Amino acid sequence: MKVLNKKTDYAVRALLSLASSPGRYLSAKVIAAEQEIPYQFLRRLLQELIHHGLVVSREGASGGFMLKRDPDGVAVRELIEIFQGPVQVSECLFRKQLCKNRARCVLRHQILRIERVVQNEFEKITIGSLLRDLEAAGKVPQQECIE
Amino acid sequence: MKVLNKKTDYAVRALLSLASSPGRYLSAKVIAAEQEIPYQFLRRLLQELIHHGLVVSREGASGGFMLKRDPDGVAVRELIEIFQGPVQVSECLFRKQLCKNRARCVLRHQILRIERVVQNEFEKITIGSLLRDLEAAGKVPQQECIE
DNA sequence: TTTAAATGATACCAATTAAGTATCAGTTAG
DNA sequence: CTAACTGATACTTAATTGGTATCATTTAAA
Ligand code: FES
Ligand code: FES
Repeated sequence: MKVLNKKTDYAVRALLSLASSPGRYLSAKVIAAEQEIPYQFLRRLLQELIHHGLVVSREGASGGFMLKRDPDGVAVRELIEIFQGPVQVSECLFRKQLCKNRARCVLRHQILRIERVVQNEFEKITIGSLLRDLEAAGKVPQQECIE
Repeated sequence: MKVLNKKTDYAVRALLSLASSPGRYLSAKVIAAEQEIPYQFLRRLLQELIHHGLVVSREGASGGFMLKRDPDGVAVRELIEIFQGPVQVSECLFRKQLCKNRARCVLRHQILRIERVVQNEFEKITIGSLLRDLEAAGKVPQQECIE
């Protein structure tokens, strides 16, 4: 069970780049290099972020992208919703109807609880909080992999 | 973000069928009808459950499948692991190496925590517990959809 | 005013995974 | 003997994921 896909992963990292250069426009090229994200893939992704009101852009030479909102207001949960759809357990064919299939329904009941737990956890992680973690970690150069 | 895929979903329901007929062999045909699961798909799935020691079978006429273990000992988490692989966040290219990409690593750190939370929740839900929920719910016939 | 460096918007492609189907061989109760 | 099963495996189809390419438009700066 994979939780985050590449798009969400890349989006988090791109937003971390933007958040660490507040008030400046970073080009897709620069972000791609900084975070090792495939250029064209990143550009599409940034467009989606614009459409969802998370970043703004400036066209033309020396243009680029800038974080629109407060980094602490951008939760990973929102990014998951944008790039992977709403956190749901398994689509239920009987929504809004009578339960033909009570067994599945019972499972759903349990699982809606877990959905809320997961959403809650991802709500707590924001670009702002990650950036702070990053800065704290930065004090120890060349750190080992945590796992 | 979809948590459970069809296979896991079907497996849970098939096991609920088996658990509610303890000591008897149910044929794939019967289970498929009872739970509205595609017959051949179900059969493959049952084989996997046999290989993982959750179910035993009897061949030949009036053969079928029977739950091998205590329903309370079969957690949904185990089913997720069987049919969707271990709960993981996003495969990390830098495992067991030095962190070239500290940003992603910081996210991983947070997310490994969430993994544990999720696993814990799914560990608590077992075929046995679901069956009891089901029986409790059964007292109210034709109940409405919970969501 | 020309040009190079950007974004905006799409269309396309390849690989992988998920979901479902089909077939044939072997087993067993009746 | 035979009908009803499981065991094993191969196949097909659809959807998703990850990535690439292209062309038009905008803009700062030489
Ligand atoms: S059957 Fe799906 S929620 Fe009731
Ligand atoms: S970069 Fe993945 S754990 Fe360190």
